[in-house]
Amino acid sequence: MGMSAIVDLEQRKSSCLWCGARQNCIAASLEAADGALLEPVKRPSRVVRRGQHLFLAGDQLPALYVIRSGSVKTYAITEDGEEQIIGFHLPGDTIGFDALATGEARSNAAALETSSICTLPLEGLWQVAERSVTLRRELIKGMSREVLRLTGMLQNERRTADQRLAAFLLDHADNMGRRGYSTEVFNLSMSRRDIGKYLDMATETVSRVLTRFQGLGLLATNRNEIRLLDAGGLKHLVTEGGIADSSRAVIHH
Amino acid sequence: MGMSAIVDLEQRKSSCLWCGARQNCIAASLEAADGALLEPVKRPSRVVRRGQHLFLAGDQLPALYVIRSGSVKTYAITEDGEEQIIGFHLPGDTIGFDALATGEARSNAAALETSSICTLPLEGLWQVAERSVTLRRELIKGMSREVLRLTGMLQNERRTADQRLAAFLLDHADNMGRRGYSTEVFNLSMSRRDIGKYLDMATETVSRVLTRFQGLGLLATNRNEIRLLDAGGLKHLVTEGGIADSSRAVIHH
DNA sequence: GCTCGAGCTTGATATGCGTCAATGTCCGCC
DNA sequence: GGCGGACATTGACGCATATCAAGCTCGAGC
Repeated sequence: MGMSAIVDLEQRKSSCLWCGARQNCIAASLEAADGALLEPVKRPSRVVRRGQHLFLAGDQLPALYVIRSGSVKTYAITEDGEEQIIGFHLPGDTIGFDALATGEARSNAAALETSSICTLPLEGLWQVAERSVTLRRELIKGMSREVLRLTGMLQNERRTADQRLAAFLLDHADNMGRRGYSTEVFNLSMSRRDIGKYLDMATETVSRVLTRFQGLGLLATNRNEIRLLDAGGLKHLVTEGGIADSSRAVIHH
Repeated sequence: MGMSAIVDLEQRKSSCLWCGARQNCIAASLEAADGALLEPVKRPSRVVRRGQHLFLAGDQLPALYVIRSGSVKTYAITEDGEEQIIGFHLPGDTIGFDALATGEARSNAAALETSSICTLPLEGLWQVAERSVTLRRELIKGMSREVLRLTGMLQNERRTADQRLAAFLLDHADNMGRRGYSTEVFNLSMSRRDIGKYLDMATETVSRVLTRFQGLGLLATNRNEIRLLDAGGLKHLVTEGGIADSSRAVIHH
């Protein structure tokens, strides 16, 4: 009994069946379809701590990576040495797609908090893809989703700082919701600086906008904890470009 | 003889072998590998005129599309009704990747000039992908390249208007060069307004920056014709963020 | 050849947000 | 428990670029 309990624990660590992120994971789909196919793909997950890198731009990437728990940022360094955050990734997300064309990563990936990361070796992946329609579809879908995500990010360009931050918070809430967490109260694992580098605004602006949102009763902050008080108001701000504030209903003569 | 000449012409219209864009095209790779595999994918190309649409956001896309000649813009309409141009596409480019995840297009595609467009029906594509490693690789590569392209576009966010426009022109020159055209003199098939919607700046700013570049001797414009006079200067401007202008070499006391 | 309109250029003004600077707050470490 | 350093907030100011407004250019069509 004691032995088998230990084995169970070890299995849980590497088994997709027990993974909290399984419903979003590319590889987990294989376990349902044909467990044997998963073998060449599966590896024990590894743990990375806040600030540690999964890979750097220029690395030959031997694998795709799936977040099992925690969160990760991917970013590029622009010609002038600035950090440009490309995405924040949550459990179930796959990263490394940009390396598939050339084999070389063009972005960096760093953990935002202690995180557990699964490795999908490309060699095994191609092997299994030969035989599994399911995996081929999942790969294509994963990349297509990434294209959609990036396309969505481009739309931020036309927005004001208020709209960007509101959209970011709503998007994050939505992501939390789809993973079974509260959409109203959540912790941001990234710093104000990171949010700025992601939304292309100065850290100070992130701070000021959050303060303004608080004053308007749209949300409450406590360090990294965010409590959305008026998601409708935030949504209105994103689409209409202004605050749905009665104080603005002043009649001008 | 007369007959065979006509047949040749017809064949050229649909044959990938005679296509000017073949070296970049996803499907053309199949002709070299195994011509028979190409059959379920190949369709006669169709012609669209300036302003006509290939597809609209919301359409169920039954295919991927490859530009055979001409040029196409893809764009989204933001919540506030603004046009956001996602990409300008030249011969050999594939569009429609964003629809693979859900089957539904999220973007619109319109011809910038009279263009010839090839259709790759998804049904045939999946069929052939079952058997052809080459096609599978080309699909993955095509999508990975699209991810890279979009990631690159995100970097524009951190740049000034001057830098964006300079980078855009250099990128366009590069694209022309890789297709065998001059990298120094070329025609822009898109309007100033389109350039603005792509680079996220007002039409007026596009115009002003072009004028300034001309004054600095970096380029010459004539309607839609652009002549790059100092590509090095433009490059320097993108990376260093300023003009490599001797008049700035003034010593300040 | 003339007219009309779309697209382009140029100028004047307004403003959102970056930058610089100072202060505040919390957490880890000795 | 108190110190130090990273991160966050708040304020003052300037600049890049949007916006509004006017004139210009060129090609299509009669």
